[in-house]
Amino acid sequence: MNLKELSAHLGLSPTTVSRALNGYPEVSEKTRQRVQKAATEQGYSPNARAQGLATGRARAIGHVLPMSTQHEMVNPIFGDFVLGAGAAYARKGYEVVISLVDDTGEEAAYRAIKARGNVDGIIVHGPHMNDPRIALLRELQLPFVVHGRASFVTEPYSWLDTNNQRAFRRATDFLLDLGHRRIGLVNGLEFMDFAHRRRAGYTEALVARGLAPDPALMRSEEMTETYGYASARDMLDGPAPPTAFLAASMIVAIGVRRAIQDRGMTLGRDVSVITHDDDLSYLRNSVDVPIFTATRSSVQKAGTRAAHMLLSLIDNPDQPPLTHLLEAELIIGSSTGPAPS
Amino acid sequence: MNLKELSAHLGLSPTTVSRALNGYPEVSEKTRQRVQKAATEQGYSPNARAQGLATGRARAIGHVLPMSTQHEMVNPIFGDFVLGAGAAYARKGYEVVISLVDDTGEEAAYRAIKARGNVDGIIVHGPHMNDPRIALLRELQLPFVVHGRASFVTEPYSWLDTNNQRAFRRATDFLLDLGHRRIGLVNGLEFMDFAHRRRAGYTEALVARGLAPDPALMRSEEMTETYGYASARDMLDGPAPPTAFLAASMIVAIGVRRAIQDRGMTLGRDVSVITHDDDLSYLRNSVDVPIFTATRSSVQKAGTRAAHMLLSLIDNPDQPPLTHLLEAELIIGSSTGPAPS
DNA sequence: TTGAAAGCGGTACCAA
DNA sequence: TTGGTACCGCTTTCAA
Repeated sequence: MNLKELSAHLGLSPTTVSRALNGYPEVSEKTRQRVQKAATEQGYSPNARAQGLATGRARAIGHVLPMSTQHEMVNPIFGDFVLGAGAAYARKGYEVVISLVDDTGEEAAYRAIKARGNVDGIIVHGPHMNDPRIALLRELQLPFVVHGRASFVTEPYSWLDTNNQRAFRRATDFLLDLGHRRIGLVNGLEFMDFAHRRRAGYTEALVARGLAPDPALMRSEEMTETYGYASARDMLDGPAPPTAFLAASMIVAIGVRRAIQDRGMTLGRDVSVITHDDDLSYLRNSVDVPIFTATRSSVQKAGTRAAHMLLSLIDNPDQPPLTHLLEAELIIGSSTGPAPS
Repeated sequence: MNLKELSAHLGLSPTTVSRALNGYPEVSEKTRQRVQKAATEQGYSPNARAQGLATGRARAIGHVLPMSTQHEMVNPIFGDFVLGAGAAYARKGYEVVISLVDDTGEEAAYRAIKARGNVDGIIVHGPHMNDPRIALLRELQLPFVVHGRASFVTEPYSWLDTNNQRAFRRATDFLLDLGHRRIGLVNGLEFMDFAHRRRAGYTEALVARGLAPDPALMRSEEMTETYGYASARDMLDGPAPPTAFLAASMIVAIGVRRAIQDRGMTLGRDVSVITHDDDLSYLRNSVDVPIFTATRSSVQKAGTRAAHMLLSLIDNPDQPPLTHLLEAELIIGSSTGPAPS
């Protein structure tokens, strides 16, 4: 059932039916009632493509997820974020379109998204430091919100991010207060902005106490258990082993912990560990998760918030960029104790 | 830059340019070269809506996720599944459209998805027992694959599911072999098909040994830690407490474990626990995760597989329904021991 | 081998 | 208050 058929069925013109359905004031109340009744009876829904073509609005939001050509797995946090956002869009009659874009030829991909015209705005995930996508999107005039931030991008843009720097600053301070002086940082890939900021927080805390960051105690790789294990083992085998570790995620922390246990050392006594995780914080009673920013459901909520920001930007394109910083929550667990003397 | 502009730029008709770009044979090779060169130079991408309107194909796949009006959180497993599927679609030039549909007025929602016409097929998540959506989708003639199955639906349809019944049958058998005779089942909501099948596996194992399932030892609720805790505590306080538990998820198991510990009992000696989890199996060395079906990355892979099934169905609508059953992997951890005598 | 024109299903301007 | 018509950007039939 399309508009033409529905209008024929009613003995009205498509114009009138369209107006009745879309709430235009110049339709008589009686006609509107009749049209609406017939529409529900006949199960009429407008064709979204045709509507989009005619109006220039897609009533859909794109979520662009980076897909590395090197590793198969997409960061699972995006899933929750998108779900949360999707719930918000759904309430406003928008849909979500997910584009997985691999890291080669990104620019073309974004231009294509614009040209394809099936989204009214996008949310950009996984920003790198100094991410060129921001300038590009601005140039393309496509409303966007960044999930995360891009250090060294000076022009203003809309973003929503957790305060990774402050979280790692606080975690480092906590260990320093416990007397630790050699703290290993088992970080994520530092071209990713969040990892860069985490390192900045770590460094900042050290420097504030007059300690020089030791390159031998800093690692940066993709966050896997293997990587956590290997990094911790290497550092513990080194000439001046750390007495504590900061891990980039729970998975990394599990590797770190295994390395510690393999050395016959006791967690929280010989070596302390603090980790961060968005997804798994509800496990903090089972595994050691002393610091975390968010539960999975609060990642969903962050997605919801980002969605509202973007919808607002779309409705009112002239407003200044919106930003939102989420503070991390700090919880200390049993795997963290004073530095051994 | 649209087709008309591009063709004007080239001094050709839109028709010819369209043909050149879409690989029609009747275009001279010279012209095709020229057109393609200009298209990339000018950064031309066809407008997806217009293309869709003209061709009747959307080049997009819908994922329909149930959104309960009661609880905010969308099942996080869907996120991973959709990401995995999205990667597969991306390689074939398809996009993902996510529709979060709440459980009221589902039928209208599905009819609207069809009428809106912006997807060529859908993947249905979270099927209930005897789910009416399957008959509806068949009637709507919209190609679909179910992530999960719907018990008691007799007509054939395409699905991909993990073998929940067999997993719980094996877990129950394992406990029975260890001498346990009173096994508590802390199940998910049993109108959900996967939970229904899990209970069937549990019951099947008991009956095969001539044991009658005891209603006092079976619970069915939404899977939360609180629920796991309360159920286990109640059962342990009952007249004939269980010596082992089967938990529906890691989160539930954590609650169960807490209840056991609160009673001053020792896990794996006084009371055993086996749980199932798709998401968190990599934590099996840290928490007790004796049985699991899949890691998060293998959930993504399941999504990829479902995506291929659906694309195949779309390309070849006359083929019979496709089905795929994933076997669960069974791993036994330290929280599971022989029944106390 | 190329182009003109109709149509996909809507919206919106202009006229009645 | 209603209807005729052009148009959104592309594909496809038919004619040249």
